[in-house]
Amino acid sequence: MENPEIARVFHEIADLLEIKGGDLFRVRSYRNAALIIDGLEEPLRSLYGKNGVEGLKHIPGIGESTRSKVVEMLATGYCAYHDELLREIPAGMLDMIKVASLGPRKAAILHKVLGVSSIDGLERAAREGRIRDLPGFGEVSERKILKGIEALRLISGKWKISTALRCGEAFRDYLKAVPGIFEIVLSGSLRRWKEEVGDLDILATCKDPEAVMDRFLTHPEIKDVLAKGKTKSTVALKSGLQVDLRALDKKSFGAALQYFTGSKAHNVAIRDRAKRMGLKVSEYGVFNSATGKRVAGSKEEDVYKAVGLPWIPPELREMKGEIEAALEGRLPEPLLPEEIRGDLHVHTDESDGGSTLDAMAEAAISMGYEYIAVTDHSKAVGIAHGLDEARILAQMAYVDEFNKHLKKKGERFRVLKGSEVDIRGDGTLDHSEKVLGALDCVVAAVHSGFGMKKGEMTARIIKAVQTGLVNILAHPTGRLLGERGPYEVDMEAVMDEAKKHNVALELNSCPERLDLNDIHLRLAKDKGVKIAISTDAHSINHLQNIVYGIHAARRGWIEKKDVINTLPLKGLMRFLKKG
DNA sequence: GCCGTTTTCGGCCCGACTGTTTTCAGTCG
Repeated sequence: MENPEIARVFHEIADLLEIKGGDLFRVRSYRNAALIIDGLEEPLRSLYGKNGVEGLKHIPGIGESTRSKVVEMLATGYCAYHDELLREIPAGMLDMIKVASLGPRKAAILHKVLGVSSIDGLERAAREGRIRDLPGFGEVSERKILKGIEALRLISGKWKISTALRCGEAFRDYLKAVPGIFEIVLSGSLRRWKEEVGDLDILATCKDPEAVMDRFLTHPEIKDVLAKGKTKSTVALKSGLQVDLRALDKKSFGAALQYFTGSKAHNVAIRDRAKRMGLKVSEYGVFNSATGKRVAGSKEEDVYKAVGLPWIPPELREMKGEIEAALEGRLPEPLLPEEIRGDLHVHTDESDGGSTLDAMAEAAISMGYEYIAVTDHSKAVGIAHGLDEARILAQMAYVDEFNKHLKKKGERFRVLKGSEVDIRGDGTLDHSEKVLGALDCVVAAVHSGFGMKKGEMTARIIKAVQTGLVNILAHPTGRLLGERGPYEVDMEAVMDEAKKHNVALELNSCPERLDLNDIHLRLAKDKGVKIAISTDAHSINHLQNIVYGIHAARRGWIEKKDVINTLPLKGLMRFLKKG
């Protein structure tokens, strides 16, 4: 078992204990352990492999009991305690508590009194009107359960950040019309630039919060109003996306923004820390616990300052060591858009792009870039009209001409001759050594055989890296969010080899990919492997996707110095030099 | 179950909204 499965088992233990009605602090411990493990950079297996149990001892939130279960799962692939709980509580109840309005207590009552133990059973009971007479339930809760089941079946639960951002911006524009509006901010996981978000959190400050609420609730895309109050409402859109709006007074803006940005685990830690300092943090401000006097609240910076911390960038607020780093003054310097000097992975209409090379270059120039690498597909990717040797040689000649032309115009910008060369099934590259050697920037990537076994895939990629002909390994895990998981590969081994052969790993900025993810980025940084933040643009509009890459990089604690396309052309060319 | 610049025992973030209740428990973020 690996980190995600182990985390899932702890999550389920927490849910099962909660349904069973156990100590809620114990429940929280398991849930916390799951969150921590989910966000761990290094596989538990390798931590355990290197130092045995000792290697697991420094992990915060993992104590004696959970540690022994981790060891058990690594060794045997299962957890006896988890199994034991599943014998007491039907697995279907884990699904039942995912239904909105239904939590562990009510699910337990339904199970105990009606013997319901699955979503289907729950639906039948609700339709037959058997729920309304139960203690704590009524007709309304019965209807809500049916609605909740419907919603659960409808939505996938996760939205790409680009989709959520578009929707959020539309809501922001819509709410701007309210008179006396002060601020409208998209917060929650969107402000943390999480690759996928579960819902949309909007924070508004206004003279008259109720006026904001009124306008919000009449948005034409709303399908259901799930909750509505003076300061807080929740709606479900026709698209299935859920939107929360919180409207508050101006003086609470900073505290509310901090609170509403999350993550939950980060907030709990901040509040816990505040409590120990004799302070109370809520969305209304920071208060002295003894006197009730307000200490901070209008600015987010002041909230952090009040608890003895520097401001922490939203992308880092995932409870992955950011508070310790803040205390020790070693938070990463946030990467800035203007620090990106070029794009090292773009396509043209020679392969499967929609824009010409000239258009791509013009667009890059207008973005203030100093260079782009044109990296069309190689012939193995037939569906993308990949280039054979004759065509890439012709393109290279064209780029030379194009650059000459730019120089004549006094333009400092330069197009680099490149290729997104396919890594074939056997690990060989899809262009000749001669061609690859003559290119400025060789981007290598896997485009087929995603189902390969881990050992085979790792060997395949490492073989390509070892050729000495590759500069950048593109979309290193091959995932497509919501569509295709990452292929099996030993990323640590790939990184070690990349470091040895001066190969950078790509952070693909396409919102469907965002590959590498934050965990791998931190691992790469720790290993000293360089990162190329690229868009894989297939048309001029896609060049703007770099913004997703920049924020994803911040989530991975990546700084300017870790990124090769922050280098000026000269420095970049030195890095790209092969052999 | 975890954890310690009040503590190795006794705490554990904080508040809004809802439905079913006559004062609050459950759910949610």
